[in-house]
Amino acid sequence: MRDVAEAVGVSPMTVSRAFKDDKSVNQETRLRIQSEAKRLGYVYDSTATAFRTQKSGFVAVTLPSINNANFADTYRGLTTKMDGGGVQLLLGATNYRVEKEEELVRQLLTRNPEALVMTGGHHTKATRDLIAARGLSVIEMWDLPEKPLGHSVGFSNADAMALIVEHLAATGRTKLAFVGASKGADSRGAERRAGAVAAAERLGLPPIEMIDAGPAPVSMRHGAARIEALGQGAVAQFDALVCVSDPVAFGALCACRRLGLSVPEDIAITGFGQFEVALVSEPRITTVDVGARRIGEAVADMLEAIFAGEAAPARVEVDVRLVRGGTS
Amino acid sequence: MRDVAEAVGVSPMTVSRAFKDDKSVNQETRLRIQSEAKRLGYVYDSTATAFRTQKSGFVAVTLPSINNANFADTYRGLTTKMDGGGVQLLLGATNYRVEKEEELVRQLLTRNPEALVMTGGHHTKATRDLIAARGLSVIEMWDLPEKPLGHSVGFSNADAMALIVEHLAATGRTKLAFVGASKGADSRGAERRAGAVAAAERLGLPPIEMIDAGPAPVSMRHGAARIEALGQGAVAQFDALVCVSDPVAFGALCACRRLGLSVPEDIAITGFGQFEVALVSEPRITTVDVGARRIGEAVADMLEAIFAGEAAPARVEVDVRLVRGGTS
DNA sequence: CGGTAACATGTTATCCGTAACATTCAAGCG
DNA sequence: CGCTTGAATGTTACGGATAACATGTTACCG
Repeated sequence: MRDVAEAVGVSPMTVSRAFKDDKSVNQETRLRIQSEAKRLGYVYDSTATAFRTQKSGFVAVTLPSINNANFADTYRGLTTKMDGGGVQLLLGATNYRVEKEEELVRQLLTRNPEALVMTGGHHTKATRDLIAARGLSVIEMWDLPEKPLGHSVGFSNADAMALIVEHLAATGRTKLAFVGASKGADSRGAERRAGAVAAAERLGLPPIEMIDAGPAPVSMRHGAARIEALGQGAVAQFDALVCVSDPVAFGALCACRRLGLSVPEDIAITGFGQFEVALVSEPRITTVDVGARRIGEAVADMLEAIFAGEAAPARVEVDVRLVRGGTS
Repeated sequence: MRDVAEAVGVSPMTVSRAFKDDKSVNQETRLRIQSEAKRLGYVYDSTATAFRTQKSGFVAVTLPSINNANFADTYRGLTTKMDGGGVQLLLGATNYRVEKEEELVRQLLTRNPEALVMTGGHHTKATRDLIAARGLSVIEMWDLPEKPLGHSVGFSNADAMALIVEHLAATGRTKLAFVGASKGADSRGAERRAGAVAAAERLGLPPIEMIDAGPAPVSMRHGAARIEALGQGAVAQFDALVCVSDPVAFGALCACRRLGLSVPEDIAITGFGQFEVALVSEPRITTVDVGARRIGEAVADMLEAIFAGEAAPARVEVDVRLVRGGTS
């Protein structure tokens, strides 16, 4: 910047102003500065600005995984809406583990983010302390935690899963099995399971059987492998497989087909999250649309309000709805 | 840091040393500093370090999209291998557009990344100039560009697609159609198309018909919608649908099923990239495994070598192999 | 006991923009 | 003509960590 200033014959301060929307710079001077900067190959240094102004221009985001189309959609909703806002997202994946989340948050905080967006409401105590020690805006998404750290944008995973169980009960299914990850790992998955169990009890259905598809994250192949391994006899005991997500449901659907079971005649299958595969597969998979992308957009709106100093709602509940496919 | 130093009764320099692996700090002093830092809630400021040392600790990465399981796998390979290496990834999505890539690179460069990883070998002139002006390490991946900017890790999309066409020809298919994005948008898709066309010509097959599934990125729903819209009569003219990716192939497979066409009896379908859906669907989809995750890992290895000051290979070609499924 | 190496710690200057305040100059006005 | 006003630009002093160098202290040697 000093070089540019000397080349143009002004002070560095004027160059600095010329690169911002400061109106007090003479139009002609600004143009001269810009052309000279280009000629010299000068690139503005955000690091120095971040340092001097103590504003990093970063928003830190943690996701359980980016290999999950739902979270990827949320991320896309976020980036698309925030594009041009002058902030950059700093992304990290927790691999569904709160300890990894803690490490990640610790690392992200060293970059002085202006806000922190996290997926879910379960964190280690150290994570909570770290965040509380800074007076930093926090948004938790994909869940509506009982004790939110700040703002939250999401829905009740338990209630959303109840929609599925109600639908199955209404269509005459009684012998339900839940296909999901091993206990403990994925908190949203655990809430869905709990929601299914509670709904079954409320509706007077027999207790839901649990089919453990392995540690989180569970995806297509885990669902398929687990169902195929069970075999036709074991699977045919049930008249509905309630899956923790659409990919698992798709795996289960393909496995049932291999086992010679007809869907939905012999057994119903349901998913969760309205992934693309649920919309395209033949038959389409009954699922719950949770608006993954809309969550990201709502978070972006909230961030915008926060940065503008406006009052942002503490809690935004996004709509979820049952989407009936051909598998139930 | 000053506060911590005062609380412990040492100089800031000693505190600084205590947080690094500098061995010259007394063990007891270090422990006192660490406990005091924890008590005061002190968080190390990477921004200041980045500023002072002129090393940001960032590696910038551009991907066409993170809503693509292949690129997400590459990203995961990268993060997993680089975990603990003290560098953070700064991610940006180009939405398959070189202009967006240019804007993104411009933005990323202001953060002073220590290396830049880009997907593909097509860039605007301005992008190339920007990068050349800095003496920054660049890795292009997923392609092996003719004129690489620096290092590259990838494979020939054209040659990989030729494997598919050779396989189809060997199994007696002659009337091929290519299902992919509109011309121009996705350069890797375009190379695959060109590779298919060239292979067909070389093998003496009739020219490949083009089925345009819309602008990039094309995914399951676009493949399905396009094939269904064509109708049974039009699709049945072909005896193989060569799809630009597995998701498109899966969409086409489901559409064919809805149109009453048997796969692979009436028509073969092939994908590209070995996405999870290809491994799980029933039947499994014939595809090419390009080792998306291994690409990420290879890039991570290369970065490690570069940062260690070792000689890194200019070009790494990853193996690709045909994976035959039940759709051909 | 003087000398020196090894260790532990302190001092100083600096990385590059920018907030806050100061200055210059011309125009406009009574 | 003296005064005010506004536009355009300049000056100064940081922000937090650290490289390079300086200093102090202990341990051990012949």
